[in-house]
Parts: sequence; structure tokens; C-alpha cells
Amino acid sequence: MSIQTRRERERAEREKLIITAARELAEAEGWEAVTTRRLAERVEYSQPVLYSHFKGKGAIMAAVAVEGFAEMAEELRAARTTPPEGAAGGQGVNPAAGLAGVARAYTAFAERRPALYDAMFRQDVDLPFATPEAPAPLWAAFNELVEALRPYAGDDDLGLLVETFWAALHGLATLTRGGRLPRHEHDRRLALLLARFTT
Amino acid sequence: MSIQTRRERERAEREKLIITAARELAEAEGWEAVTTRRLAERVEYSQPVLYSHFKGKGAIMAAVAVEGFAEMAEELRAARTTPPEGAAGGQGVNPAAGLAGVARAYTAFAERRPALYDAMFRQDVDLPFATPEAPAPLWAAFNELVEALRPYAGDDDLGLLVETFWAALHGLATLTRGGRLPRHEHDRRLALLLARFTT
DNA sequence: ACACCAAATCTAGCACCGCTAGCGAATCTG
DNA sequence: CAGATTCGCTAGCGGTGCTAGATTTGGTGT
Repeated sequence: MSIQTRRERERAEREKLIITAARELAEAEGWEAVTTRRLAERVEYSQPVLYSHFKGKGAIMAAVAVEGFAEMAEELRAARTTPPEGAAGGQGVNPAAGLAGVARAYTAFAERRPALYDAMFRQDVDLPFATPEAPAPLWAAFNELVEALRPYAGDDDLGLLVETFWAALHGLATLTRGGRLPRHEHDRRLALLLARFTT
Repeated sequence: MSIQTRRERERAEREKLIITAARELAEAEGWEAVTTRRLAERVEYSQPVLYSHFKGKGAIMAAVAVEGFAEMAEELRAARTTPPEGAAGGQGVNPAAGLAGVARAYTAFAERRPALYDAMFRQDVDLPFATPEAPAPLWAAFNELVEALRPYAGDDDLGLLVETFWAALHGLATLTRGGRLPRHEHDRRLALLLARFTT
């Protein structure tokens, strides 16, 4: 039984290596630069090895995306529960500041890790979304938005409100990144959005 | 001078033919199915002819995108100035109904012409955006949103408000299309968004 | 210690991609 | 009708994602 487990462990390590390499390559040069050949060379195995771990390039991107959701969830959580600067206050944070922090953290994440964000939200990367089968990190990230928005739901359905707010953040992030919106007024747009969702 | 102009006319016709073929192919099978080989076969010319009209596949997509902006502008205008159903009222329309109509028309356009929408907003298709050099149809579409939102700007900068609202619509459209948001509650999300922007 | 066998891995290749050099045919000019 | 020029073609380059089949590796039983 020992040999079997050792092999499984080595396999898992190699899989992690592939995901990390794919992510680094994507973050450095974008997803179009992540080819199976370059990726194979980078992990020092031949191409077919990739296909013994993943169904194809899309599945590798999906794996990277899941990592991305986990990191985003962490960052959103930090933004929601940590006061922006010193500022007294125990664990509770001013709700408006919390939502603003989460919104800023979200768009900052998209700006700082564009390749990760692409894998998560832009590419067609068949992962289950918006169903119980969706990966846990995805729900973790979503739930941060839920908690940040809860104080402002009023009579509205909280889930729908979160989806709508999330869509707005996603729109701002992607349109800015695609050059459709000038970057230098991003903060003002964000403030405007927050004002409309914190009445 | 006649021969010259005839040649130019024929060239222009062929260019239009290429754009139309690209658009049809994309709408039928998605942009990944639009290859230079298939496109060339469809217009019954060889591949290199495409490159005598456009710098590359990206430029063809950009041309299709411009067509898309023109059509979207028309549809938004119609939605803004036409009462939804019979409903008395001359040329002026209830502002809230106008904005709701525009929002519905926007997301409906994205849903009905996904390939066109992709070329306009999702692909990296170097067109100038958010500058005076942007193609006129793009401004036309944007201006429909401006007019629809004008009554609700209040003290906010109208341009920024439009950009923010547009981002929200774009987010709803793309996340829904990508399977990130369940389609069946789209209307409720739209209503929720409208409520937040029409106070 | 060695031959065997199964599993893991690689080499080589398929069909396709965007794009282009350079040749041959068609068209206009004198 | 000869020459010049524009035009569109054939053929091919270096790349893509992915896979069939040979080959090496590593554990096993004698």
C-alpha cells in the first residue's frame, strides 16, 4: 500500500506543479501565451503528461480559476473585516466602509491579477457556477459579497441583490481592463455605484 | 476615372461581403469557428485576399463590431422612444419606462446576438473606445444610454453615471451568457438594478 | 541476480490555425 | 497587339491542441 500512496502523492505534486506553472505563465504573458508545449517544457515533462492530469487546456484553466477564487475570497474577507486604516473598532466594521472595501478589493484583484480574473470570469471554462456543485472557493468569494451587502438588502432578495452588485463590479473591471472605460476615473465610478447600493 | 471608381466600388463590395460572411459565420457557430480559411472559402476567394482588405482577423472582427454598434444604437433608440405597448403618449415617454426599455433592449441584444456582442465588448479588438476617435456608431449607442439616464443624474456627473450603469448591464449580460448567473431570474436582477438607478 | 510484466512516459504525427512570399494570370495602357 | 501593372493564386512557414503507438522505467516473482 505504500508504493501506491507514494505514487499518488507524487502525481498530486506534479498536478499542483502544472497548475502553478500555468498560472505563472498566464500572469506573466497572458493566457494566449500558455500553450501546451511551453507549459510542458516548463514543468519538464512532455506534452501528453498534461493530458494524463487534465482533459485539456480548458481544464487546466479551470483549475487555475479555482485557485483564483480562493485567493479572491481571502482578499474580500480581509477587506470586509479589517478597518481601512488604524481606526478604532473591534471586529465590527462600519457597514458602508465594509462594502466599499470589498468593492475596492474586488476591482483591485481584477486589476492586479488579470490572468487569474480572466480564468475565473472571462474564459469559457466549464466549471459549475451558481449551483450547489460549484467549487467551495467560489461560494466563499460569493459569500463575502453577501455579507457585505446584507445590511443594504432591505426588502430585496439578498441573493439577487448580490448577483446584481457583483455584475456591476464585474462590468467595471472587465470594461476597464479592455480599454472600454478610462482607468483614471475608476474610483469615481466605484463611489457612484456604492452610493446607489447603500441607500 | 471611371475604371478607377469601378474598381474601388467592387473592392468595397467585396469588403462588405467579407464582413457579412464573417458576421454570419460567427453568429452561426461562434468566433472560434471563424477561421481565415473558412471565411475565404465562404466568400469564394483565397485567404490572402482577406489580408488585402484587413490587417488580420482582429481587424475583421473590429469591422463586424462597428456594425454591431450601429444596430445596437438603433435598437436602444427604439426602446427609449417607443412606448412598450400601445399606451398613449406622443413622443415623450415616461422616463422610468424609457430607461427600463433601454436596459431590457441592451441585455436582449447581447442575448440575441452573442457573437456580435462578443466582438463589441468581449474580444480584444483594438478599436478606440472612450475617446473622440471612437467610431460614430459606438458614440451613438452610448448616447442612447446618456439620454435614458439624464433624468436621473441628479448631482452626479452624467457621463460617469452612464459608464457605471453600462458596466452593470454589461456585467449582467456577460455573466449570464457565461453561465455564471442563472438566466431565469434575469428580469428580477434587471428590475433591481433599475430601482437602484432611478431614485 | 535476473527475466518478466505492467505502468508511466516519450517520440512523432495529425489536422488545424494565422499569416505571407513569390509566381502566374488577367487587365489596362500606349 | 506588345508591354506594364495590378491582382489573386498556390504553396508554405511556424505555430496550435491533442493523440496513437513505441519505448523506457520500475516493481515483482523465480
